[in-house]
Amino acid sequence: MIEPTKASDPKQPKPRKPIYLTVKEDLIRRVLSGEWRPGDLVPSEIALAEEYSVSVGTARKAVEKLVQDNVVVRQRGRGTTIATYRGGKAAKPYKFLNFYSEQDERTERATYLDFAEGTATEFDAQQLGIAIGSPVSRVTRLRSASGRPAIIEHIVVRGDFCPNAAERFARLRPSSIASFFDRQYNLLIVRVDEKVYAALADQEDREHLGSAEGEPVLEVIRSAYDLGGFVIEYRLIHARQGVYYTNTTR
Amino acid sequence: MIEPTKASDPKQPKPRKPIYLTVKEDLIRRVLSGEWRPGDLVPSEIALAEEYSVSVGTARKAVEKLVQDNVVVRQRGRGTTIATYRGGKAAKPYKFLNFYSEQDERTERATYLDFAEGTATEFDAQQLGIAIGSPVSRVTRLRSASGRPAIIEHIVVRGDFCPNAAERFARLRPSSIASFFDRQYNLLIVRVDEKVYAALADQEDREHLGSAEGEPVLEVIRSAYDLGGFVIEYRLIHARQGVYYTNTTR
DNA sequence: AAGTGGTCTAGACCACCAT
DNA sequence: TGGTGGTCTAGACCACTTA
Repeated sequence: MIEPTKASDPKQPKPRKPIYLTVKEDLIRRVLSGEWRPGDLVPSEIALAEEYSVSVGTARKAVEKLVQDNVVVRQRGRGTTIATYRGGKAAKPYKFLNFYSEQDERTERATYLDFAEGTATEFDAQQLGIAIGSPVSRVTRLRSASGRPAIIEHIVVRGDFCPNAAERFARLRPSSIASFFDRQYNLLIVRVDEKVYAALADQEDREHLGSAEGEPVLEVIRSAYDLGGFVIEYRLIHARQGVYYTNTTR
Repeated sequence: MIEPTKASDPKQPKPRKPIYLTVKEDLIRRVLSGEWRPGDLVPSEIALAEEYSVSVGTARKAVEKLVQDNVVVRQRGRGTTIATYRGGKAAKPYKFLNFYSEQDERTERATYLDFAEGTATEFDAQQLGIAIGSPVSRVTRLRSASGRPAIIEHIVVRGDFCPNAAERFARLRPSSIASFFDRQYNLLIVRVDEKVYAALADQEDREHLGSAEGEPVLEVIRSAYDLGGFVIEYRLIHARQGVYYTNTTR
């Protein structure tokens, strides 16, 4: 049943909240509570309508909003499932990969270079929204395109949400980070922010990307948010000259 | 009335097209035909439902799709209008600006540097999807952020769609390009593709952006599509070091 | 006061998927 | 074959804008 929105609450009249939004928020609450885990089948629209005492159309609209937010995936004939990046036949939401390309080629599987547990620097703390000195895991990896090194990623992961991430990264060497968080920690990445800067190749770029001294590179700071709005990991990425970042705005 | 989808067409059974999509496409056709121009009020949902002999809910869904595509803007109590970038109280769709910033400051009004009519080079032709030698207009402008030059744009416009664009640019010096195409040519920009590369500052960047020799810059190739799917203009943009490109993926 | 979009209801039929 | 989501209908009330 829907919470009656606190009849005692005085600030009600103006921004009357649609029922479908209330239902959507309760469904998110149930995902966050662990009642449903990634890959689980959500009750059908008819079942949800009965459970929340709303019409099917309203339950439907709530589910549509969840789809927009990358929380669930609908499949005709099968049902609605909590989004998951795990393999198998079903239920992958939007992909955040595919961001870098070169000569219109997608980047290939990553090679892992380094793993470390550590504590948050001031910059880490700022990016992750945690305190300086909090535990973090650090991972470095390299991705290629057309058989040539293309981008190098320094990934920093929140230690409180993802204990022993470096060790698990080292053991599993996942090709998809979103999949890794999904399987290992039941965390669902639903949003990614990126900022792209111009920079010059540093020592590491020269070593691993084959950049020359004085050559320009793309520097990307990328933050990944989970369903709860927390930054789970951020990455400092360098892409060698020739590799590009692409985006479409509608 | 809706065209009955060619009853004689044999390829019907599998991909049955939803009615609301057919309605949406016909509404787009009417916009492209000039029946409605940017800023015009579209018939109400009830009127559309009657006109197309569908239920209000179906007409509504068609209009919702048009909103998603940046073609129309809905305002409760007022009605639905064709999207427009013209000033006034109403009807602005998504903004494609806001792409560049610095120290979290938006870029300011543009300064125009150069205007020219010309013919398409091979690169122009490729970007605009026209023949080499076709007429194009070229405009160069500079945008600042925090009082300092930040990005320089070379804009190339299709001459067949936008005759005398350089001359009009010179006369009007519009702050918004989308607004310019809207007012001058009744063209509605609904989608923008961008590719971001790393490059080194060239002579022009040193002159106008204050870049030093060997300093990195962002190079962006940006194509603007109108409602009909044509590339109306593309830009070659350089942003000096420190200015960044930002994007959120949901 | 009239008309609009925003929300909601309570049904219905269909295409698709798993069993 | 039964259940699912995808589509569609024909109403209804409300909040908001405009005249």
